[in-house]
Formats: sequence, C-alpha cells, structure tokens
Amino acid sequence: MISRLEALCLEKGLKMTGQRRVISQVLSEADDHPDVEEVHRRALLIDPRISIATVYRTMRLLEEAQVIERLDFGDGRARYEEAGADHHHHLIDTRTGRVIEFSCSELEAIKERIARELGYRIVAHRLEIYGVPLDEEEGKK
Amino acid sequence: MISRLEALCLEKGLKMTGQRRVISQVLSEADDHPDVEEVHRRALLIDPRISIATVYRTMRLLEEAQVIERLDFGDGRARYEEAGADHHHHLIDTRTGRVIEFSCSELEAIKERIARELGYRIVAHRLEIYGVPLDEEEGKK
DNA sequence: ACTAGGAATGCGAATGATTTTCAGTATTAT
DNA sequence: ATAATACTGAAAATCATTCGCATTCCTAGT
Ligand SMILES: [Mn+2]
Ligand SMILES: [Mn+2]
Ligand SMILES: [Zn+2]
Ligand SMILES: [Zn+2]
Repeated sequence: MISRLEALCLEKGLKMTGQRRVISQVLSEADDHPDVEEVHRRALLIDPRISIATVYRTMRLLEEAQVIERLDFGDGRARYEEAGADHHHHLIDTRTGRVIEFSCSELEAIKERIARELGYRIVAHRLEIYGVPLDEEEGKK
Repeated sequence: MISRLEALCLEKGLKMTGQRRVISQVLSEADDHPDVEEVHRRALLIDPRISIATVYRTMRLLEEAQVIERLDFGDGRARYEEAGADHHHHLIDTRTGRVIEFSCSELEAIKERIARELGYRIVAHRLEIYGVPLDEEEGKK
C-alpha cells in the first residue's frame, strides 16, 4: 500500500526514505490544508522519530517536485495541499478558520484576459476570499 | 504642509508625534509598494533618528486605522500602500519585481456572487497574478 | 547479500521579519 | 507649566523556517 504521493515521488526518482514515505502518506490522506506543524503531528502518529526539520525539508522538496502546493491564508505559516487535483481557490471563514474550496472558470478566463492585455503570461496566481457566514449576520439583527 | 495621511491620523484622533508625521509623509509621497525597511530608509532621509521599531509600530497602527493597506507579494515581507484609493489588485513581474496595478469590476462581481452562493459575506479578499512579459517570450523563440 | 558513496536525518544553532520589554522622552489636556 | 499617559529607541524575545554538521540510511554496483 504505497500512497499516491509516494508513487509520484518514485516516478520523479526521489530517494524514498522512511520519513518521506510517512509524510507522503499523511499528505495523501489529508483532505484539508495542514501546516507543517500539523503534518509533523500526524506523521509522529505513524512514526514517532520524525523530526520537524525533516518535515520542513520534505515539504519543500515535494513543493519543488510539484506534487504538493503551498498556500498562504494570511496567518504566518504555510499551508499545503496535494497538487494535481482540480484547480481551485479558497474562501476562509475568519471566525472559525474553516476553509471552503471553490472554482470558477469565468474568473480564470478574466484573469487570463487581464494578464494578456497587460502583456504578461501568467506563471502563478492566488485568490482568497475571507468572509463571515451570512446567517450569523442575520442573528445579530 | 501636513500630508494626506497626517490629516487622516488627526481625524482619527491619533497622537501626532514627529516620527508619525515623517512616516505619514513618506507614505503619502510613495507611489509604489514599499516594505518596512524601505519606509524606514525614506524616513531616515527626513529625520535620521527614527528607529525601525517605530516604523513597524506605526505601520501597524496605520493599518489598524485603515489608512494604509498591507500587501503580500509572496516574498517574506509585508508591503504597504495608502488605502482609500480605488480598489485594485496587482500583477507582479516575477523577473523584475515590477508591480502593475489593475482593477476589474467583473472580477469583483463574480467574487461577490461566489461568496453569496457559499453563504458568506466578504470581509477581505486578495488576488495577485504573477507573470512574465509576453515579448520576452517571443525573444526566446 | 555486501559495500561504498552520496544523500537524508536529527539536533541545535542561525536567520529574518516582526513584536515586545523597559527605561527614558515627548505629547496633550488641565 | 504639570501631570498623566502614550510613544520611542535599543535590545531582547518570538516565530516560522533554514542551515551546519556529525551520524545514519538508501541504492547502485558487486
Ligand atoms: Mn484546497
Ligand atoms: Mn497597489
Ligand atoms: Zn485560479
Ligand atoms: Zn478586488
């Protein structure tokens, strides 16, 4: 039972160590956007001798290998998610920290058009929406 | 000759010290997106005894008072610009670091619609495009 | 399976941006 | 002018992340 990410690492010819296998598994099983500390915490449950430095190194390696994506939700730390899934963006509930994913082809098209009009080819982009639930608002009135 | 930002600070009832006056002036005169070090550098030209700690404190104060906006272009440090101007986003040239501002009401409308559909009211949002010039690409071919 | 050599790990120290602490100083209302 | 209070500079503290280095682990070649 090798994880999706482990398979990807093998394809890319990365040396597979025990800790990389564990971290790959953690990331393959994650359906959220964990930060490094959280990945480390989950990795320790599988193998209690993985150091945080190795998690940092591995996250960077996987990011450079394009198998995971680094996100930034405005607090100081980097969040990660498996790459390759459908392109999407995030709406962050500022009250609870809950993250909702969304995608919108119109948005992507407009963004492409804007870059083209400005004479640029897009190499990356980021879009995040921070919000509060509408129903909580009603409650206040 | 009090600067725009100084006027805003006075309106908000902030205590006006020499260093705040200087930093307000620097920010009022800026037409780019300086980071804290750069604001400090420019402030020192006006008054050479302003400490970087005070610049950090004042930037935070001004941000909380909503007279400036904090930006994040992906490198580790915060950038700032005067708030209140027309809402816009940024395209960052990854080769040169050049920043191009743009705005697009369609984009804003779609973003509002998405949030509403997800049951949220937007309290903040960010959109940046990172790109490389099209003409440089042609040159390569 | 065995081994050599290069790469990866764990630990702690180093970094870089930002914040905080604290003693001294400036600002504002009286 | 004075007192109360907020602000400042300098250095220490934080926090996330990276690095240095001695040790250990893979993997290709035997
Ligand atoms: Mn996601
Ligand atoms: Mn701008
Ligand atoms: Zn997109
Ligand atoms: Zn916008």
